[in-house]
Amino acid sequence: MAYRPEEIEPKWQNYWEKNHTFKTPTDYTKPKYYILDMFPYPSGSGLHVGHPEGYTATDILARTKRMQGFNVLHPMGWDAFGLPAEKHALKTKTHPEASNRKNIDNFRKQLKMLGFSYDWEREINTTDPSYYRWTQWIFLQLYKKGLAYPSNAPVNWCEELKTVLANEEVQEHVDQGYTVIKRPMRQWMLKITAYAQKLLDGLNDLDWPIHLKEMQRNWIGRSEGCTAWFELDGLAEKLEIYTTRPDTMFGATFMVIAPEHPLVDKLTQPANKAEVDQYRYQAALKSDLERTELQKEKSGVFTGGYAINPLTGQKVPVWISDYVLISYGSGAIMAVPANDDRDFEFAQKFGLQVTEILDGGELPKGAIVQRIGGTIINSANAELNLNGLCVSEAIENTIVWLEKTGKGKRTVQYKLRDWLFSRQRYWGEPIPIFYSDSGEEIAIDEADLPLVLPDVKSYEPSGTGESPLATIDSWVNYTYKGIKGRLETNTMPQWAGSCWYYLRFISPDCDSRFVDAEAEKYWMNVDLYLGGAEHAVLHLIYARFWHKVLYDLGLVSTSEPFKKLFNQGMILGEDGQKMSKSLGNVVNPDDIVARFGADAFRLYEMFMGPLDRVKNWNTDNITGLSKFLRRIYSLVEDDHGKPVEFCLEDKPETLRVLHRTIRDVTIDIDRLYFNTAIAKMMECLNEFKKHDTISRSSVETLLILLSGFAPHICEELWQKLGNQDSISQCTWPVAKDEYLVEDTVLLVVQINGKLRDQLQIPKGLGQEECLNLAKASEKVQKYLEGKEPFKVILVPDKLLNLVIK
RNA sequence: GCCCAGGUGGCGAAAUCGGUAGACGCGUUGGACUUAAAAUCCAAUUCCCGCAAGGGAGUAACGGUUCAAUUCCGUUCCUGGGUACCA
Repeated sequence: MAYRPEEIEPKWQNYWEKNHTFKTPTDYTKPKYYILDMFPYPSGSGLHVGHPEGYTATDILARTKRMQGFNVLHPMGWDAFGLPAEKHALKTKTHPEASNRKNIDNFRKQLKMLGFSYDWEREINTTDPSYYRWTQWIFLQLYKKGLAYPSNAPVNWCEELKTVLANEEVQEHVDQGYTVIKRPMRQWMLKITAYAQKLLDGLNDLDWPIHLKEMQRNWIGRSEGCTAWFELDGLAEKLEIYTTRPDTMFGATFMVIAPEHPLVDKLTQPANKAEVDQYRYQAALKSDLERTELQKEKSGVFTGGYAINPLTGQKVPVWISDYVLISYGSGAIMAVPANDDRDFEFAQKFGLQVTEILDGGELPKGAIVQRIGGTIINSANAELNLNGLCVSEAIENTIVWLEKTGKGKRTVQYKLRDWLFSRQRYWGEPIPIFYSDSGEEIAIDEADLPLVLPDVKSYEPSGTGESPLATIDSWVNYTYKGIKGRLETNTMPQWAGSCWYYLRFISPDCDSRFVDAEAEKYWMNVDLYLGGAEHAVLHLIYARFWHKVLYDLGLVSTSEPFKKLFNQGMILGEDGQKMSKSLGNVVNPDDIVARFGADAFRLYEMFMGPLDRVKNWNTDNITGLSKFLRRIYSLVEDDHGKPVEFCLEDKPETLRVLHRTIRDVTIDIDRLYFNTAIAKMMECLNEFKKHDTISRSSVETLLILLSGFAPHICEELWQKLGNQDSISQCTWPVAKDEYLVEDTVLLVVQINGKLRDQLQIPKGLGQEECLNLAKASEKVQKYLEGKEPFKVILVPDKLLNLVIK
């Protein structure tokens, strides 16, 4: 019988399921290896070929690590709350849970079809009340620690979706064509800013791609500088500003505050009121996008008010402009037009004073908007003289003076903002908060969780900016512990469930705690976390935040959740474009598996190129991997189904190749270089095929190496060879040194760096001997032209370079 | 703009403590098997000159260091990703 993937693949998938082959044993004596895929959102369109790329990589590693004696945790689950299911529910009037179940069944079926060795008994679903009970529980821990709080600050409101969005989500939605505006609403916030420094510091010890750490650092955006308080002409209040460049304060010739700044009304003089109001009104209408990206020209109006520059004593005008953001620092700046590009533009446009304070500094360009280098000029008063100092000295002296005089203090700022944690949606975890009729905010007791999401007739947003839950009187109007009141109608964002799912996998059935403490100590942290780079600043920073809170509460044993992180590169369509329905270039794994089998599909995805690189799909290239598998099959059984005869002993060269393959494949799998691992197994097979017969043990060894990549065919052949147990129970082979050492080596002979001859020579020869052998070569003689080399370079056992004039 | 990653045959790619560039695979060409096709097997396949032996060029471009550069340094160009008034 020829190789028939369509028969053997379902056969072995059933075998693994029936025998619980990949159930994770509860054995805390073995070394552990926790290998995690980013769990998917089960969309209606099912898997595309990008999903299995990462899943295949982790599966190879999981299967290999098991054979190497590790206790492997390799689970899968569903991040199933979220907008698409709700939108679908709106359109079809079906409960999101129903479409969800259907999608999950489809995903699970597809994943099983690909033969992944997940421990399916640990499958979790974030929408399951027994799961989100603990999501709510963790929320309450944050709440009790003061890390979850309601706020009325302006939020990002998406009109089409009728919900608010986190800062981190805005760009993505704007890119998709949604309109996002600022609107004040009562919202739940999580105080991630309290963890800004810890999140920044924690990055140092993580084995993550550098660019990804860099993205998180930029997102957190730490800057060092100082806060200063400017007195206001005729007002008791002071204007607080933040600057990283106090050295330039002598050049602060005007102030700019955000249109939303609380002091605008007090500063505005009657004569300026109309203009200010008009400007503020227009600024409120602008989306964030319009206020930032579309800025070509500065805009602003004068309030009529003045501040006093603490260093010069000068009265400087206070303007409002939307280039100053209310959400960063104190929403107010001192403008130093001589040093700051943005301030300079503003001063030019409105004819404001510019005082030079920096001599010889580099002019601002591009993203660098401020001048650096040079020495300070025109900056002295009776108490402080910065003239002649360099920037860093002047910064230091100014801060010291500000602190001494009580006019300012050293400050660290972060770009990171608190996390907007509520959504006006139905399909999310209810926030477990109750409001009594007397206006008291009461957290639901932990013992009363989960606060279950009710069934609802309509999934339409309420229209009042509240979630559909607000329309269900029987649910909202609630009596809790004898107190009448209302439940919170907002739900959590989709990110909530994925903030801690890696912990739930450790003990998915534990109902006394979110994770079993002993098991957590054993399994954490995640040894390898693999997924797409699109989660660099959202999921990965949220999850780290929750984990650090849990750690500080003594609830988990590690300060970081994911020790090593790896991003697989995207798989593009055959046309080099991102796969999308509209482009018609989507490749469906079901079709590929039907044509070539899951093993060939898995091999192809790994053979395409390095795991982290962006790659183009090319269906034609799969034939090479199909052929490889057929050749592997023919090591055990010929085309007519006749068992192959084995020899007792292999040729020495065959054994050398085999053991080199064992060594290299082991290293490559560990480095996640799956493409070269496959190439080396192909070379090994090519060597086997040179001979009429090969030994059974060599074939078995190659099958074990391959079994992580192409598990079905390897199981089948393993069985055909008469083995009883699953090949996954085997012990990983070890390369024997005796087959790795060579007694002769190929010496490359170069003349003036050009390859002229290659000599097979005994290993370990010195320069003298090599030179004599080289000189004996006709080819070398021809190029030496009788000359004596004036320089000889020998790389032992490798290369000899003769330099002649 | 800025930051990060990358640029190697017709194609996917391999080789980077500097040491034979193109492993492995696809495709193509020729051959074997076959009534024929598929499948399979064998051989060739970076480009240029040459019947061949052989020679020359070649890792985005230019320059530098070195006995030797895909690898190190500098400048430029291109592609992908991130980011964008954060004071």
